[in-house]
Parts: sequence; C-alpha cells; structure tokens
Amino acid sequence: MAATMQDVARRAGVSVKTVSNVVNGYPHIRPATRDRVLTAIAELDYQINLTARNLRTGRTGIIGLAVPELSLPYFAELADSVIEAAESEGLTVIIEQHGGRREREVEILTGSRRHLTDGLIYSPLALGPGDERLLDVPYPLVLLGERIFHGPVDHVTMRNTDAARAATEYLLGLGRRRIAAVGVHPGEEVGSAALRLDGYRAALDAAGVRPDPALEGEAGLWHRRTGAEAMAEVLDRGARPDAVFAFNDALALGAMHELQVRGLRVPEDVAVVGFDAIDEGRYSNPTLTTVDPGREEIARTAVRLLHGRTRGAAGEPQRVAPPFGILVGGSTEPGRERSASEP
Amino acid sequence: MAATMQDVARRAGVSVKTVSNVVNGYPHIRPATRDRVLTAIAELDYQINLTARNLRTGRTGIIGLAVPELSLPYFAELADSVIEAAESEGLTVIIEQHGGRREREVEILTGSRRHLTDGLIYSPLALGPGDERLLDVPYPLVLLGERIFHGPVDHVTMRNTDAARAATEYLLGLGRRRIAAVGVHPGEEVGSAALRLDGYRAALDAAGVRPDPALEGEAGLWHRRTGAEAMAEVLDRGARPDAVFAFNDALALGAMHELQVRGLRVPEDVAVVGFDAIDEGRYSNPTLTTVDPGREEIARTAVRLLHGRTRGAAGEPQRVAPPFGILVGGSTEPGRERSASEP
DNA sequence: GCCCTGCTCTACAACGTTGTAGGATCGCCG
DNA sequence: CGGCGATCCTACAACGTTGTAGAGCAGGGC
Repeated sequence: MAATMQDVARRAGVSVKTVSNVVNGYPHIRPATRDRVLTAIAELDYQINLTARNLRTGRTGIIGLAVPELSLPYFAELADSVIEAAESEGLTVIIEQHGGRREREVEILTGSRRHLTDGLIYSPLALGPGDERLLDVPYPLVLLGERIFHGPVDHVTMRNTDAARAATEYLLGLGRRRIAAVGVHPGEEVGSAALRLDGYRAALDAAGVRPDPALEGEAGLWHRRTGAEAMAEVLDRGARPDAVFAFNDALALGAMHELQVRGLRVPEDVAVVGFDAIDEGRYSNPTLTTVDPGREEIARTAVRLLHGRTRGAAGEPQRVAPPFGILVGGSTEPGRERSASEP
Repeated sequence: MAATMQDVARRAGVSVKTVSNVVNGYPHIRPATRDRVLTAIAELDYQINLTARNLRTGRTGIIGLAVPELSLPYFAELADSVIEAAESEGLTVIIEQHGGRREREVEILTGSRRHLTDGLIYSPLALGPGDERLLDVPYPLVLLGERIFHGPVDHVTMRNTDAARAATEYLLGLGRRRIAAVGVHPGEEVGSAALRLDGYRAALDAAGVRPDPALEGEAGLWHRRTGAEAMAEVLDRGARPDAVFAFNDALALGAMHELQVRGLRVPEDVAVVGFDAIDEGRYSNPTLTTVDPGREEIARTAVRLLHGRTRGAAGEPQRVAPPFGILVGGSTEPGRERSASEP
C-alpha cells in the first residue's frame, strides 16, 4: 500500500495540511518542520496521489491531443513536439486518434474522457464549415488545421497560401513552367488542399503562366500511395510536367517514386517540392525540397495557448500562424542534398 | 458548472447511490426508476466525473506507454496499435518519450505520473542487464524489447533470432552468399542487435558460408542516416556484398539509398532485407522486403497482459513472442512489388 | 504594557464518486 | 398468516488531497 499524507504527517508529527504545504512549496514553514516532513517523505517513499489532488483542485494537469493517426509521419512528429512542449510546462498528454472519421471526431469533443483533461488540442479532418458550434465546448480548446476558420476558439494554423505560393515561385525561379499540383481536392473550399491550391495558382498567375487543369492531380487522403497514384494520373493523361508541387511530403515521396519508376529523373526532368518537412524527406533519394511549416512552433504555441486558458486566461480567440521556410534538397537542385543536421 | 450525481439524483427524486447504480449497470433497479434517472441524466447532460471515480476505486483506466520517441516510425506505429488496443478494452493511453536517455527511463519508472496510471508498457533502450531490480515496481509493468530478459515482469518480445535467421536464409535461398549485416552493435550481448546478429550468423553457419567481418556494418542508433553510413563504411572498406540484411527498416532504407547513390542496382546487384514492416517500406523504391515481427499482436498482447494484471491476475511473469513473417518486396525480387493492401 | 501584524501550524469540510450495511416492500412457502 | 428470501432503494463513510478559517505565539511600535 502506498503511503499517504496521513502516514507522512504521523511520522513527522505534524498535521496533514502541513505536509500538503511542504509538498506544494508554501513559504511559511519553519526549516526544522520542513526537514522533518521531507525526511518522513523520503523514509516512506511518499508520492503524492495525483488523482486526489485533481479531484480537489478540479484540474488534472492532463491535456488531450486529437489527431487522425500516429501512423502518418507528420502527426507522429507533431505528437512528439506536443508531448515535449507539454512536458516542459508540467503537463501530461493523452493522445486520441480519430482516423478522419467524423463520428469519432465528434465523440472526442463530447466524450467523458474530457473530464480527465484540462483542455484539448484538436486537429480534425472531417469537420468543416457549419460545424463551428460543435467547437463551443465547456473547456479550453485549441484548434489546429484548416478545416474551420471561424470557430469560437484559439487557432494555430500554417501559412498555407503564402507558403504554397512561395514554393511555387521557387520552382518558377528555377525556370520550371509546367508545374503539376498533387493533392488537389476538387470542389473543396476549405482545408489545406484548397488553400495550397490557391497559393499555387496565385504564383502561376503572378508569373503570367496559365494554369493547366491537366497538371492538377487529385488525392483525397495524403499518403505516399495516393501521391503515386495522382502522379500516375497526371502522366497518363499525357501532361508533361517539369516540376511537381505536392501538398505534403508523403504525396511528394509517392509522386517522386512514380516518376522514377517511369524513368524520369528527379530533379533533372522533373523537380519535386513537398510540404511539412518530415524527417523522412531528409533521407529519400534524392532528398526532398519541402516547406517547413514550423511544426515545433505550432506545437509549442498550441500548448502555451491551451495552458494559458486552463489557468483562466480570458480574451478574444487568438489566431496564430508561425512563419514558414523552404528547405532545399536534391529533389529540385542537383547535388543540393540536405544533411540531417540542417534545421 | 457540470452536473454531478447530486443534481441528477435530486431531479430524478432518488438517492445519489441509485444514480451511481444506474450508471454502472447494477441489475436490481425498477425500470421506472431507471428511466427517471436516465431522463434526468439526459436533461442535465450529465457525465460522470472520472477523477472522482478513480479516486474512489483506486483505478484510473489509464495506462502509460514509454517509448524512445514517436518520430521513429516503428514506435509511432506501435503507439497507434497500442492506443487502438487499449481503446477496445476501455483504456486510455498516456505516452512518455525517453529518447533512449537512461535518466529519463529511470524517472519514468518511479515518477509521480505513475499514480495517474494503472500500469505501464515499457520499452527501454538504455537499460540493460543489471537493471532487473529497477523493474521491480509496485504496479503492473509489461516489458517490451530485448534489453532485459530476466526481470520479474511480463515480457512481450519479438522472435529476433529466428526471424533474423529466416531473413538471412531467405537471402541465401536466392543464391546470395556475400550478405552484409547492417546495424551491428559490437561487444553488446543483449538487445535486438546482438540477437539479430546471432540469427544472421547461425543461418550463414548452417549454409556453410563463412562469416566475413568486413561485411558487418556498425550502427548505434537505428535511423535511416546511420543505415546509409554503415553501408558506406562496408563498401568503402572494399567489401562487395550481393545482399544486405539490415536490422531494421530505417537502416535498410538508408542502406538502399547509399547503394543506389553509388550506382548499385537493388535488387539485381544487391538485395536488401529490413526488419519491422513499417509502412514506409511499402512505398520506397523499390519496395522493401522485410520481417514482419507482429507489431499489432505485440501491442494487443501487451495491453491484454497489462489489463489482466491491473485487474489482479496473479501468477508467474509471462513471456510472449508472436510469430513473425517475411514480406517480400522489390528489394529482393525484381518486379515483386508489395501492394499497400497486402498484410 | 498592550495591541497589532505576521508567521507557523492545525482542524474541518469539501471535491464526486462507490462500497457497505441495512431498511422497506413484495411474493411465496409452509 | 407468520416467516423468509429476493428485490429495490437509501444513508453514511470513505478514497487522499487542498481551501478556509482560525488558534497560538513572537516581535515591533506606541
């Protein structure tokens, strides 16, 4: 049986509350008393019961993180960063996977597990415009992603359009003119796909290049496989791109694979740019040029905002979008292999 | 303010305990009473406070999962499977990352966060022989991995030696004779590296092939980069392998990259086999032949064992090692590309 | 010399739930 | 028709912690 404050108090000859005060760093305690308590704690191997504290204080020190699935590299790395950031603020993380299934996404918002957590970092895929009211929950919520933009909550997002435009402009700057877009969601007006397509088209437009629908490759879910399939579709339709802007790195790696299988050289024949800066792209062949959306800062910001709200921070919902960067690799510039130690 | 059982009881005109009984499915309740309670619950949007229940029952329904980091694909996929398995048993998962740092690995075993969880699934990297006593903890622990073998706890592991032997025999069966091993930890006698090296050597031995130290590539951490470096080292030393058995998929992908950069064809010049069956290997170019160690079953078994222990299951520590399989891809047999839907 | 302030500590209640013990009612058996 | 077990429900205490209120005491200012 684990020791309780009772046991420590008895052994140290003080009241339970004094033990509590010592444990919580209350200042007005005589050094002699504190020492007796600390000694008793050490002798009994006492550790505080967090459940009891949580019940009493109404806060748990746990936050939830809802993502599609950890098997997707971006979300695995995001979870890594969130756990790291939470740790440094003294918080623990519970991860929930929704797999992009709307029903699970809703359940996560309302399930009883929410009583176990002080707040939630929420990255939906299925929810969209019209679901804003679902986000009006009785606990702090920080929204990630690009599915909903006018919810009543703090929102950390990427500079999707700007970054996509910059990536496309970078390709234009290399002299490429027939730039394919991989990962398009036709008909959608929200979400990363729509925003990145906007940026892509804006860059073409500004450069006086007419967008060619034949160069747009559809991909619902952004996996390696769907990237390869979308690339194949574009090529099969007879389009002859000299570059590819894929809406995430998994798509880019799939597309690159397809290009290579068909004997096209990357980057000589076709340059490839991705989005997300996952670690895998540092070691692909060739290494992948990609947009670094500031994943770590997104994670840190989300945790910081959420932590603030759990401690009562009031005020208007915040909207934050960290700066992005472009990491150049061998998939656009021959021999320009990114090393593992580069940022 | 969220509703409590008090509120529900008042509204339904029953005692608090009756509400508790309804919530917990106690059978002896008149249907009329049950209906009144359920109605009140619905009207008040009542949800049980898990913290209070946890305090009262002494169990939390949460289990911990300690892994090196989620950025490593194998552990991200393992976490995915563990969360899935836990969910299906009604458990929640807290993930802790130790990064292979001994100090963190020890802290995870003893930290106060353990009071938040009913038990721990623990996959250390730094701990080793001599640390068995650290595993003698006052809560249920299920050990993963190959660092410690005689701890006083349940242990779910892979059939490392058999699987490594089978992988090597498979390469021998293809007629390959100069098979490099990538990921060796010289001097180590425990851990996946030592066991897989044993299997590799046993297969060579049985086939009458003399092991060549020049074909063994060292790699401390099993990342893509270290795989490429180890491969380079082997080749630079003048060895001319016709196959590579890499001790995990990340190493294999790194090694394959290095081979291709040097103009060697995979699999024609050099066949490559990995270990872990991560999703990434399904889409690499060529797709990767690999050992499927039964990750999902490992996760399910670990959760099941842990859950049993948390509910008081007694008895000797269990040792479980699911069966393995070999997934054949293009990295060993030309044109034999694994599809995404294959097991 | 007395009051006030600040320090140090204690007793008690409360957080929301469930286990235990037992009271009331009913049907059925002898 | 008395007794007994099953059914249905309630009151109370307890899980281990922290907030609140306040007691006791020392030191300083007047």
